[in-house]
Amino acid sequence: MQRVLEAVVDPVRRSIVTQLCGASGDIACGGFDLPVSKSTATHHFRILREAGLIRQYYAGTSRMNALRRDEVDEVFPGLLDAIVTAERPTGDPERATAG
Amino acid sequence: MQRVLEAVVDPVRRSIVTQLCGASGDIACGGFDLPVSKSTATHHFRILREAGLIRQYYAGTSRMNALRRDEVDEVFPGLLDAIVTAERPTGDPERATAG
DNA sequence: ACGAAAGTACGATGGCGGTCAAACTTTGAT
DNA sequence: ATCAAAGTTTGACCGCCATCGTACTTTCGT
Repeated sequence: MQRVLEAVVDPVRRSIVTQLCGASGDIACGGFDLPVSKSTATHHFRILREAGLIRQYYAGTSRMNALRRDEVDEVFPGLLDAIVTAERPTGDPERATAG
Repeated sequence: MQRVLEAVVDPVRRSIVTQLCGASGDIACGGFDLPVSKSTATHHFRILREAGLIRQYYAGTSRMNALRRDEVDEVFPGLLDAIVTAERPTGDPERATAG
């Protein structure tokens, strides 16, 4: 729980989660659009993995990242959905309820 | 969004939210069981208030705290519920879905 | 008016986490 | 074998946040 919240509180890591949600499949570490260096990205992937939010596996020289959506939804229903919704670059979250 | 996550990532603040959820009504600042000093508690109440998680109002010399449950649920459905469930001191969160 | 109780404001401090660069490992292609 | 690409590891650094104590304000009771 504490781990999960500490994971998603960082904007870079939330961006990773959001990009995984919006993609059709898994994404390699280098396939993300992140404003940090490679070593910092590695750090973030580690945090996400240890928090149980993503799963990682090798595909040649690339390390693929898969969102563990179903498992997270089971423990924290609504959390991922709320994050992804609020992170949408285009759209007005404040007007979402006002229509 | 960022504010809300930064608010609930702190264990002391999550404890405040949990105690508010478990109580029948509002609670004064001094009515909480917190492992920090009075000034630190004030700091936490401020963070929670600015994040929109609680509402504060005066009652004599006491400042009452009210959880804005409905409003938070509307923007982040499932978030408060997931937090309170996972924070229960007695009980097995992992068995919550299987039990 | 006086004192006590409840919070707040402020300044200082310590530790943790995000960040980077450089060196290293592993895999794949020529 | 050799080189390139993709990540990892390590060490160092810096800023921010939680924390505290003290002083202050406000409200209530006598």
